Amino acid sequence: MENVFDVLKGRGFIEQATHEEEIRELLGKEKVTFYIGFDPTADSLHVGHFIQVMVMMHMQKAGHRPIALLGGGTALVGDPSGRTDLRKMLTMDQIERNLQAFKKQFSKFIDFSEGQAVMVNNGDWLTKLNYIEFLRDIGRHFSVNRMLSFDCFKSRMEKGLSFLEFNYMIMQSYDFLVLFREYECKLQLGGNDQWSNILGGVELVRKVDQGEAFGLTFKLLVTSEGKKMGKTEQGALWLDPEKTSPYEFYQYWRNVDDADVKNCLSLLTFMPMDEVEKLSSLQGAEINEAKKVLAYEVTKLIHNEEEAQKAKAAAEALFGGTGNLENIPTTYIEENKITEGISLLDLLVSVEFIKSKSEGRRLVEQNGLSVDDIKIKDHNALISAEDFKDKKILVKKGKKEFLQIIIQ
RNA sequence: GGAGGGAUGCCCGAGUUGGCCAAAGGGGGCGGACUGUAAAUCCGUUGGCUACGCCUUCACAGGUUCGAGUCCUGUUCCCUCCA
Repeated sequence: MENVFDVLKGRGFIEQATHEEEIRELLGKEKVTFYIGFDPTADSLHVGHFIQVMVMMHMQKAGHRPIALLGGGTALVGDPSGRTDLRKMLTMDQIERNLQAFKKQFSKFIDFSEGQAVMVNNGDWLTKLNYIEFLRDIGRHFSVNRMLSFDCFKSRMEKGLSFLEFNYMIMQSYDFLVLFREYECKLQLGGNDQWSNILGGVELVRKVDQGEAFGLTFKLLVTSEGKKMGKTEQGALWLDPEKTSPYEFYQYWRNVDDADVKNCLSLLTFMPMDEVEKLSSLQGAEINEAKKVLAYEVTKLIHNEEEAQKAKAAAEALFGGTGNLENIPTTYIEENKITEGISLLDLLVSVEFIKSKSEGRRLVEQNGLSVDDIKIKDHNALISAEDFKDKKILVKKGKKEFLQIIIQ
């Protein structure tokens, strides 16, 4: 069996390692317990987290034991890494709710049955710490001079960094020590923005317990231009279908840059690398085939086969002109709403297809709105029951956004 | 605690002799052209509405004024320096 380290490296996950050779060797010879931390700062995981989940899956497949560490404690403080401003403080309630949502989502991807994987919440130990004791036992191992030299704080030196956030790194480091002691966890993984935090933990375990601890970071999901990937106009690409529908999700990947196809295929699917190579080397319009595969596979992985199938069918119906229109984004309205006839823009605002009528007018002026493939020229256009053939209409905004409205 | 600086539209950032400011410029977003449901490029657009006019916006609350993002008072938050 191939060493997971090589698998991860081959797929382009790995960015930095504390001890590359030792880690590779370790992963090759024994069942290793490792952890990745996730702060519950939102009510769903997003694709950025999913990269880490992919790593956990690869690792678990290879026989290692993942610990999904939920940052119920660290979320109370807020990680300053890679941020230029203070995170807004979350309340205990929010964190608790988010925690539950995370738990549910993890269970879809990781097998948590006995011995296979563990899920813990660092709130369990962090919130019980005694300040003075903690400072004396743990704090003394950290050099402020050294901490200040870390990149993750650099961006904050101008804007200001509160002591609260400054402590984040120490807390995360302490997590590693706790897990090392409790679960013999030897390895911490994370996104590359976690490098300093991970390094802190590795060093702490080594100093305090003379333990063999290692750290490894992964590429963040960015476009070929270095922009953060998985961001839509509405915000992150969520794994929760209520927040990002499978169709939207599918479309996101269907539309990635040519240059990012390979990266996405290797990081977000389990497709064998030779196939990834083959698909992503397609040229010109051909590469659309690769994007279709990408979109389908990722959607299947995160949602399920049925949803992926539906999303694909919807996309084909809307863009290819064939296929059934059953699964495209749809809203239902009550018949009495339109029997009298209603302004089209009012209707679209009410179903939240457009944000305001001003936006609608602009759209009409710029030739960007159509109903059943007929461009709307007049922003005062009325619409009534007769326009709903078969009780439905298909509105299109711009080139890619569709909504089917059906009378109930 | 003392001294000073700041808070502007999604973000960054102009704007302080009060009217010409719904507020320059850039980024981002959106629409269009070109395409391959790509990228790059170009053009347009980017508070709301009962729309050649009206309403709500320049941290918050008051005030001066015919008129305030621009002046005054108080409040909150942030930054810098001193203690």
